[in-house]
Order: sequence, then C-alpha cells, then structure tokens
Amino acid sequence: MKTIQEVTIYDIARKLKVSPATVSRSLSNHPAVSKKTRKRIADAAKSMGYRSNLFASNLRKQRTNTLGVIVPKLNSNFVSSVLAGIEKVANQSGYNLIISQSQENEKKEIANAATMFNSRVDGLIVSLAFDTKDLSHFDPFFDKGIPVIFFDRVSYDKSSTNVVIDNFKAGYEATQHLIGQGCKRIAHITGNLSRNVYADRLKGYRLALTEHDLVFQKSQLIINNLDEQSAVEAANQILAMKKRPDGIFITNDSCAALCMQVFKEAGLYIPEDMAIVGFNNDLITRVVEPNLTTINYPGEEMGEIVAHHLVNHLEDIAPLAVTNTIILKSELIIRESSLHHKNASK
Amino acid sequence: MKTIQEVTIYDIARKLKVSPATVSRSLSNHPAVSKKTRKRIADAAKSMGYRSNLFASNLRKQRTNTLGVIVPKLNSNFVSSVLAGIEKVANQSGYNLIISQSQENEKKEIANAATMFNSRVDGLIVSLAFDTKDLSHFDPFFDKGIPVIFFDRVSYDKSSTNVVIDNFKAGYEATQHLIGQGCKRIAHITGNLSRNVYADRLKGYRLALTEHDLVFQKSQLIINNLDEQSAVEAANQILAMKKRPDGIFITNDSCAALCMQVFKEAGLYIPEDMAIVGFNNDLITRVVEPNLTTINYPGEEMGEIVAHHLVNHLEDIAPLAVTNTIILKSELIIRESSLHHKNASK
DNA sequence: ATGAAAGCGCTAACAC
DNA sequence: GTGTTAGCGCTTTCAT
Repeated sequence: MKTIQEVTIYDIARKLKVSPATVSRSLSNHPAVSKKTRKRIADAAKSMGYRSNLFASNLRKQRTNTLGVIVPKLNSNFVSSVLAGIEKVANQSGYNLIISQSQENEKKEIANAATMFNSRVDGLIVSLAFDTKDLSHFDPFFDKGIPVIFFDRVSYDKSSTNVVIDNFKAGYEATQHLIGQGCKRIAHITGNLSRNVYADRLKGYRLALTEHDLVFQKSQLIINNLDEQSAVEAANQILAMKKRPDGIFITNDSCAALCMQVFKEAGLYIPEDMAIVGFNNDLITRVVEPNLTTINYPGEEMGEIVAHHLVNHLEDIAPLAVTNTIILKSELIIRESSLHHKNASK
Repeated sequence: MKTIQEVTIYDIARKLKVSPATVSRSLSNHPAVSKKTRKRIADAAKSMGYRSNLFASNLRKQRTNTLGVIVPKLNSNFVSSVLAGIEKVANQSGYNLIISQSQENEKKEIANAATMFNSRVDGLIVSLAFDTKDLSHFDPFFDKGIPVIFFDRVSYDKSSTNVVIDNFKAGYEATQHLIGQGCKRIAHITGNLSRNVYADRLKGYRLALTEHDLVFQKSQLIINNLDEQSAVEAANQILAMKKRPDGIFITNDSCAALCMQVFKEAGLYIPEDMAIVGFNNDLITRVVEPNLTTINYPGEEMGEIVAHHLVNHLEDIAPLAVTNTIILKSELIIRESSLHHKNASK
C-alpha cells in the first residue's frame, strides 16, 4: 500500500502560524476559536487535503465511536432488515459500524467477540448463534463496562439488555389460530431449542395445544436449522407420517414457503389438507400461493430501537438498566394458507 | 462510559522486568524472542487481562486492517449475500469490516465515503446508489492510492477495478429466451438507467428484439425503483396497455414475483398469457407459482471474489491493475414461468 | 535476544 | 482566544 504523506494539524498550524491546539479546537468546533481563525483553518484544511486521524483521536480520547454488531448470518431477510435499522441510527448519531457474522457457530462467535473487544467498540450488539451455550466470551465487555445489547436471539441468564418480541405469545397465537381453524394434529418446525426464540415459540405452541385439549406429540416436532435443504427434508418427513398433521406452525417464512411447495407437489391442498403458519412476514409470504399466514416481526424497527438504546446509553442520555428487556409488538397476520380448514369446528 | 484502567504492554513489561519492546515483539510473534520469554509474556498478558490497543497500533503502523463497504441498501437479498461473502474472506484474512448504506441516495453515499476516508480504511468496496452521477467523492481514495473496488453497480468511466456479471449478455439471453418461446410483445421492467446493470440489461434486451425483427417500443419499457409498491404499479400499468405484452423481462426477482401476483389476480395465466423472466435467482423464484425463470447471479461468490481481490492487493500478493474488470459467470435458469408459450413459433 | 528512545497525530489541562 | 505541554499505547530503528 502506498504511503503518501498525510497532512496533520501541525502542518496546518505551521502554515497559518497558529498552534496545533487551535487547529484541533477549530476542527472540532470548539466555541473558543474566533470566527476568523476558524475560517482560515477550515480553508487551509480543505486546500491542503487534510483529513483527521481517527486513530490518534481515538487513542487520545479513549473512545472509538464505533459499534460492533455480531449476527448469526448476514444473508437473511430478518437480519438484513435489522442491520438496515441499526445502520440508520448509528449513522445519524455519528457511529461507525463493525459487522461480523458467526455463521451460526459458537467458535466463530467467540473469535468475533474477541476482535470486537480488541477493536474497542464503544458498545456491542449481538444476536446469538444457534449453538452458543456459554456467554463467557462477552465477559470482557461486562468487566470493562462496555454495554452489550442482545436482540432476537438472546439469553436470559445474563444480566444484560435484551430487545425481543414476545415469542411465547407469538407461538401461542399462531397455534391457537390453527386450532381455531379446526386443526387437530398440529406439527411444529423450528430451530435449535437452546435459543430463546425457538424455545419460547415451542412453549407457546405447547400451551395452546394443552389449553385446547390437544396432546403434544414429540413426533410432530421437527427441529432443524431452517435452511433450504432442511425445509424440504422436514416437509417430506411430515408427508411420511402415519398420522399426517393437518396444520403446521413453522418458525420461518422461507422454510414455510418451501414446505408448502413440497406439499403441493405431493398433491395436498393448502389450507384444506394442511394449514400453515409461518414466521416473520417476509415478502415471500405475500407471493406464495396461497398467501402465508405469519407473525409480523418488525426487523428494521428492532434494529432502530436496539441502536437508539445503545447510543442513548453511550451518550449518557439514558442509563442501560442492569436487566432491561424491551419487548416489541408482533402480531399474527392471517392469510389464506391457514383459513377455513375443512374440519373447522366453528 | 466507564473508563477502567487498561493494561498496556508497559504494565506487562514492568511486571516481568523486560522492556516494552520485547513485549510488543512477543505479542506480535516476532521471531527474535526466546520461547521462554514469549511464554512468560503470553501468560502475564492473559492473567492481567491485557488487550492490544488497535488505535495505538494503527497510529503507529499507519494502517488499519479495516475494509470499508458502501452498499445501496442493506436489506436486499443480493446485497446481503454479497456481504456474507465479503465478511467471510475479510474475517479469514484478519480484516475488519465497516459497512454503511447509501439508501440509494448520492448525498448519503458522499457522506459515507467521507466517513470511510476519515476512518482510514485500507481499501473500499462500493456498489453505487441509483442516482449517483459523479464519482468525485472517491477521488480522495484514488489520490491517496487507497484501492477502491466496485461491484455490481459500477461505473465504467473511472479507471478502477470492477467486479460484475455480463449484464448485457444476461439481458440478451433473457429476452432471446422469451422470443424463442413465441413472445411477440416483450416488455421490460428495470431500474435507473444511469446504473450500468440496468443500462446493460436494456441494451441486451434491445439487441435481442432487433435481431429477431421485433421493434423496441418505448411504451413497453418501465423504469422504477423495483420496490414492492413500484412492482404493483408497474404490473397494473402493463395490464392497462392497449396492446398488452405477452412476455416481460423484469430485472429483479421480487419485483417479478409481485407482478406475477397481480397478473394472476387479474385472471391471466402464466406463462400462457404472459411469460415472465426475473433476475437474481433468489429463493422466491423457486417458491412462486409457476416457478420463475431467472438469471442466476452468484452474490456470495461475488462478495468473496471482491474481497479476495482487494485483500490480495493490500497484502501485495497481486497488483490491482489500473482498469481491471472481472466478469463472473451468470446464466439463464429456465423454469415454468416462461415456458411453452401459446404462440410458440417452433 | 533484548533494551532505549523517538514519534505516529491528536486532545485537554493549564497557563496567559 | 490562543499557546504550551504532556501524554494516549504502540512499533521500530539502532544499539548492545
């Protein structure tokens, strides 16, 4: 990499016969610099091609104006919406964003956390990988008083701030809706249960079953990693069941849409033979046929809230309470994929 | 923000009665440190909770190990796939990623570029906003010899490295395919034509028409920003045409899927009444009915290539030729949405 | 194999 | 309103 001489505040100071301190003050809009000097300095800076050196500044100020973000994967609709929200707020507030993905792998998450720590991010935003058991890789942040906010995939056993939706309620409502449409055997396809989002949705699903005198069957619970291949496998698994379900609650829209494909190819009618509820309200829900009933999960809004919360804390506008859970509204959006089930009891 | 005393190499040096220089060398695996000292230092560093100060290091080394990325929007399937690819490579190679989105707005892109410049990224990766006309906001990078690589939305009038697919060829093939299926009036829905991707696809579309003795009709060209609302509007616009097209080439899968919805609701049969070809090969193409013919556009691979290229250059493994365009393979994937058109001529 | 010392560019406390 | 000064923590000659 070419190293071309950088212009520093010393160069400007020398040229203008003022002190570096004045230049520094002027450039950071300190009030105690006269209009005239300020103008001269601004002009000189521009004409000389000056750019501030964030490292020197950070080194001096012990602060980076950088937020770290660790997500399970970048290429997901939900995640990219959240990131869009975070970026918007961070950018408005003058923070840079360092982003990395754990690829659903605890080891990589640990490495990412270490990098973020060494990069001295002012705050960290995290959504956990599928298989993260232990959160001790975030201890360095807690120990140093660097705020960490979790969103979506959170952990309840850490005294940190969480931004989530009520997954239990969402799972309950999704299932209850299927029951209301007359479903008697409701399957559930979901992700790794060590993650709150999936565990809570499952709990909601189970409660709804129980409350309506339906028995939870382990055989009707499919746990996979919700990717394209697993979706097709899960759908085939369901087709192969002796007592085929008449409804499924799938905690991911893409997965649900893919399952629907498989079912339709197998000759089933949706929702008559199989009612389906997805999760997230991605675009895909409005495009598959029949349109997919789902839970609306406001990703971009979640990102904005997470970032606002963190920034406010960093700017000392608001404290980050020790255990502070923010729950966003989510709601069931009913579409054709689950309506008017043939066995509708009412 | 709490400021808790950080451990420095001086602390370690003092404790171990060695010099800071030795500690520094040891920590960065310089060969000229004895095994024994190395071990002592590593242990002390760990036990004292040392973390390296990247700012001091960067300040000293005049290098950041950070790559900047500016994309038009974060919440897009294609973009997030590319980012996933970039992140993978960057992370492997020990680079951090600073990411920002221009929100399809030149002004924001300019601001983002300035931030990246001040953050002293070692290299910059850019996909241009819809409306960026002038590229002078990247001049500071060129002037300082900081490598900038463009991908997807590139500009040909800058002597910089571009990573793209052959959009002209893709547009040609998509259109030719529709013609081969018997379409006589082929419309085209696309994005802002000041962007190469859309301009080139249009050129391909026009050439294919001309070569097959079909006349390009301005009225059959719809330019919008490809979002959900515009998609529906465009579809309605097409339905309202006096001479309704019998085929459409749409440069975006989501947009194509949404149009298909509108057409189907209006009672048209796809592909019999209207053959459709999309672009990107998103998941959605395999889920809509009928499945969507599209151009496969390998986003993650593109991200990996872009990042590799940049990193190799930074590591002096490979030069970044002055004008260097890398063209990735893309291909037409034929599915039901465009097949066996009723007017098929052969 | 290790140490001494200079300096990367900036900011802030203190002086005037 | 402006200047002086002392580091922030690290790397890297140049010695030894």
